[in-house]
Amino acid sequence: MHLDFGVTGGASLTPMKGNLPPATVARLPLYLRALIDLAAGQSTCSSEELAECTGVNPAQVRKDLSYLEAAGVRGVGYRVATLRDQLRAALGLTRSYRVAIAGAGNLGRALTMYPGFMDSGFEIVALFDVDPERIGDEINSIPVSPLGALEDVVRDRGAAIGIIATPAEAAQEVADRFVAAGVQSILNFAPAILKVKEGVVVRRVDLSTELQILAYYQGAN
Amino acid sequence: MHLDFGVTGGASLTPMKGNLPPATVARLPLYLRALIDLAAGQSTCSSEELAECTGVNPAQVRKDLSYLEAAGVRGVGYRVATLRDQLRAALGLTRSYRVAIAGAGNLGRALTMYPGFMDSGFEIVALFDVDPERIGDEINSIPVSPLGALEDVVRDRGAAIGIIATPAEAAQEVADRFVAAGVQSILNFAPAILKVKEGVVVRRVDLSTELQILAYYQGAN
DNA sequence: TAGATTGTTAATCGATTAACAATC
DNA sequence: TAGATTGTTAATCGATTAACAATC
Repeated sequence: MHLDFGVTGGASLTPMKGNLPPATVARLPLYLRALIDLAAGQSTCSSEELAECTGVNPAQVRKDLSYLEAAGVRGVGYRVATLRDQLRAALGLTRSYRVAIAGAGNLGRALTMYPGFMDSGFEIVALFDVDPERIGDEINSIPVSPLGALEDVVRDRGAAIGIIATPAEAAQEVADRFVAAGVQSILNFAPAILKVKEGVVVRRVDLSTELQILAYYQGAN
Repeated sequence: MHLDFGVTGGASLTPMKGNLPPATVARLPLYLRALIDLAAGQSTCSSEELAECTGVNPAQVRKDLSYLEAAGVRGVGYRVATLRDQLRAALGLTRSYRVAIAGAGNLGRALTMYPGFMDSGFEIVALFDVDPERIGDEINSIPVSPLGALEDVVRDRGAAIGIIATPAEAAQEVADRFVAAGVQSILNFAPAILKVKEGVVVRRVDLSTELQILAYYQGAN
């Protein structure tokens, strides 16, 4: 929404194929998932089919995919395996990412055990909490470390992504410390707007906000 | 992204002040939260301040708020309490909503206990799972009901909103049954695209996708 | 009155999509 | 060749934002 999209100053290392429009980036994971589902059944698929299973307009699908190295064959469609690999490459999913989670409450623990993360190459390597009762617990064989040790542990385990699942009050401090420890991207579940230095990308997932938006469309009746 | 924004056919009951642009609707909860935080400290606040604490451009703030009944006073700003109430009214948060959750795994349980929901007037009234081991458990004093009883329980407890926290395979069936039971809005955490009849609003929260988007901006390096 | 800040206009920018030529 | 489907253009639509008159 109000992200600084990385690009710090002039000539920065931009992702593979030059910069993709943000709206396109947000759809690539949808296509990727659809292709993984399709992979077993067919070797080729059309923009029409991809549109069908992602809920995106077919012209949109073609436009999005045209930003990648030409992946389609006119009259035939896209090769499922090839396109899948190109999408992975474009998203930077050819390597794995180590992830640290701050907050070992219900949400933090659920995220630690979330199977979808591992499936797409994200490995949870650290979990933090302030509560002495929780420190030392093992969630999914990740021990809960004290928040005081955040910088050391994050650096030690080489986490590149931080997830904030703390109360709102703690979110900014945790973010600052994640960044100080070298984290480059943050996924923030706390209902707070974070200020971070340029070059650090923040995405916010606000669960209450999602329900409030649904409430609006329910029509206040 | 690809939502049917409700409006079924011609003359439907639209929310209060005519239809707001979707992008505006998505920001109203941000302003609301900022105002609630501000409420203790000051009785009035400027678009500049609201911009500051939501990360939105000040002109955007004014434009968004101008869709509401005129809330601001030139030269002074917005009355915090008044604007807060107007935002609540616009979002349909003057009443509470009953919510059913399908899937009592880690995520479903975390959502059931998520404090932010109750705070904004959403009450979890039912929780479902297929696993006989889980059925009968109480999470936050909500008993886990068998998925087979979904329609009956949803109707019985008057849930208007359904949350899907099941595996992707089960998501469409659960959605169909939620809708059959009268649910009008669905928040879908399963990595699946749901097909629902017009008039039912679906929002998707895809946790893996969020990380994949971060991976992209990390620059694949 | 002077200062502040809204509400609104108009320009700009980015995203979406229909249509179709290119081409397998 | 005929049929299919991409890649791309151009039109449209919606969202953002600077600027400023209105006005408290």
